Amino acid sequence: MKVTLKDGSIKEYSGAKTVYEIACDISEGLGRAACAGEVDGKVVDLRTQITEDCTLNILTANDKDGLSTVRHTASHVMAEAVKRLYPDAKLAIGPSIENGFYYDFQCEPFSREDLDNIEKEMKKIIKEGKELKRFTLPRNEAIQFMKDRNEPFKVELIEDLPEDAEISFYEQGDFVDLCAGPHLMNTKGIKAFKLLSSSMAYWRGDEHREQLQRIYATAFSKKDELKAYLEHLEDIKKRDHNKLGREMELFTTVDVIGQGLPILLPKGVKMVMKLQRWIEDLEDKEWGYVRTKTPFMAKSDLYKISGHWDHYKDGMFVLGDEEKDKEVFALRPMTCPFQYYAYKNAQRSYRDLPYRMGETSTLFRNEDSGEMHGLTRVRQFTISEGHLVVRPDQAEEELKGCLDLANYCLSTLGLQDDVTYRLSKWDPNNKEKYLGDEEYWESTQNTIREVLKENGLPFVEAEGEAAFYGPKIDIQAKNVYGKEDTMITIQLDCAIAENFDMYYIDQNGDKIRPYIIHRTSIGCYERTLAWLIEKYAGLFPTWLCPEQVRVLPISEKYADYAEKVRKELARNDVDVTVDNRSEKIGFKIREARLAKVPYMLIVGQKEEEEGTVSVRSRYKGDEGQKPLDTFIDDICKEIRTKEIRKIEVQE
RNA sequence: GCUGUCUUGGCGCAGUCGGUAGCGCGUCGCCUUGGUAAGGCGGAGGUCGGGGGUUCAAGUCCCCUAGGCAGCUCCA
Repeated sequence: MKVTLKDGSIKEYSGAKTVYEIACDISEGLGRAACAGEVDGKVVDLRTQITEDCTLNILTANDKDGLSTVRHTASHVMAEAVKRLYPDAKLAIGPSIENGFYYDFQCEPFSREDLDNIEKEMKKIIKEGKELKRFTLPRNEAIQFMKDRNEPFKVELIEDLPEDAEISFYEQGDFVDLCAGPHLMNTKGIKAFKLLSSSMAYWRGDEHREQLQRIYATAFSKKDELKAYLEHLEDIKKRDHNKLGREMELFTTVDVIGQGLPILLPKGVKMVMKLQRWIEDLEDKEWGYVRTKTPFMAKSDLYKISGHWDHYKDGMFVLGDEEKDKEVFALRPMTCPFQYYAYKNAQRSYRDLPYRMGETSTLFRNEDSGEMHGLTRVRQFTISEGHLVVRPDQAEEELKGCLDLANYCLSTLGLQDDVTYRLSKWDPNNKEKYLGDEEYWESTQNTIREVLKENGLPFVEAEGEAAFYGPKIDIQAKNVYGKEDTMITIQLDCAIAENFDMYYIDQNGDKIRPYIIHRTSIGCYERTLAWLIEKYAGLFPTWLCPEQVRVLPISEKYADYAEKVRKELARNDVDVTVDNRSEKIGFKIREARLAKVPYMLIVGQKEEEEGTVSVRSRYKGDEGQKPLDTFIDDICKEIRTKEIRKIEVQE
């Protein structure tokens, strides 16, 4: 038989060979490093016999599938260790995931101490060098096999497989697990692993089913890779906006105020103000928006018309009791219906459309208590909200305009490379959650799809992610831990205008229903701030910094000159402070650095006499003396152009 | 909402077998007026998230509650 290798070369063998044997034949080192094989595109065990012509790729831990083979085997070792220490624990599932693996057990919760013990037991198992072997059973026998071993979850899994299926198992000594594989040949192939945490998970992700204990862990092929990964975990913790944002005094939370209700502190407010002014001016002056200011609450009647009362009541803060009170109010969870009435204030002609309304809008959403997180999931937030009332023939172009605006905002903030685009569709198996019929959803989704295609950027399609009234373009970003959130959303709504009897008068004098585009340009400010904190690790572009310049007089003798410098800068709209404390210059520099201030201006005798400042930037370190005017020109330009300067010195 | 876990001066943390709290940073005062990442000395400040219980005695054990964190679920 002929085996075609990855590099195109061909090996010929007379009889059957295992993948492992072929790997060893190619090179001894490759044999040692091999984790699995890829035969005609399918990942298989190293023990798999090759009997026919095929293409073969030997996978090592440097390959994605090779590394997940290591991790998957490690998850079996972990399961065995748990069974040894806690024989009553029931096995659920244990896959490899993006950065490691986990296994779910039904048992008592694990403490950190338990995890350490399990780790020790795993080391023993690895040292024992157990062979992993695959075998199969017919479905009925497989069910009985797992019943005998008293593993109800495994029985359930097998019962869900087709009647005629051959069920695959892997055994390592006494430990046997239901598993499709592939696996390493021997537990010794696991060189570096670490149990990271434990948590609760539901069987099959269903909150009505059994509660399981999940252990998260990771494994790598080399110890230094594991070490690097653990260091990376530490490092991203430092960028975590929920930690860094508090350290930098951008926001805080207070127990008695409540969950999901952060206080933005002066520095955080400064940043949000800068973003907000920028966005409002941008929409107003360059993108043809008009601005509204609408109430924070309304009678329940409004939400009944909009459909929110039926579709979203649990998510709203309702003021008053429907049975007792004549009028029940609710804090607004969105701005839509308010802006609709701004549109309806006058009769609109087809010439008036598109009518683009923007509002810096504070919203209230009653999230479940466990959902809150830092600035990214809160109960009150402020969004760069907007609704475009458009003629049907304008929908596509206006959607495109919204997408362009969003992309412009993202690239200005340097975030354009960190997002993914998603076409959020309805769930046809859950029709009652949505307005409109199949035809409505097909056509609106097609419109959005066309816009995304024209945009030229890759996107994914996701069922069940639409708003109840229409499909969306969601611009997604991941936080430092890899968790994805929607940053920006642009939604097409051809249904709600009916409920509010919105119309425009066309050329023939007929009343026509417009389409509505719900959109945001930069998302909600709290979430965007969180994103910026994590993206820049607090070292924001200068224009966004709450403190852009700190003047550091060498001694108190130069306080007057420092004040003069401060005033000059402030007059030019630079956010500047003076550090007048009687500390040494080295100390002040250190503190300004830690405060992540982009520019320090050191002023002493020389500077005062010459009318200069000594610039120390976080970008280049000591930049030497400059005339004050020159520095002001430079920084004003940097701020005006929203430049993202590269940091060249080591932080 | 579910499960686990944590909650000690402004912040970050120590507090072993239960016996009435320590450290660093910060803060305040004094000395120092110093050129590019921490000058020196001294002082103030907490009753241990809140409530209840066990005990002669609780930060330390138990229960309830609020909040933080992780995961799950959810996210118009």
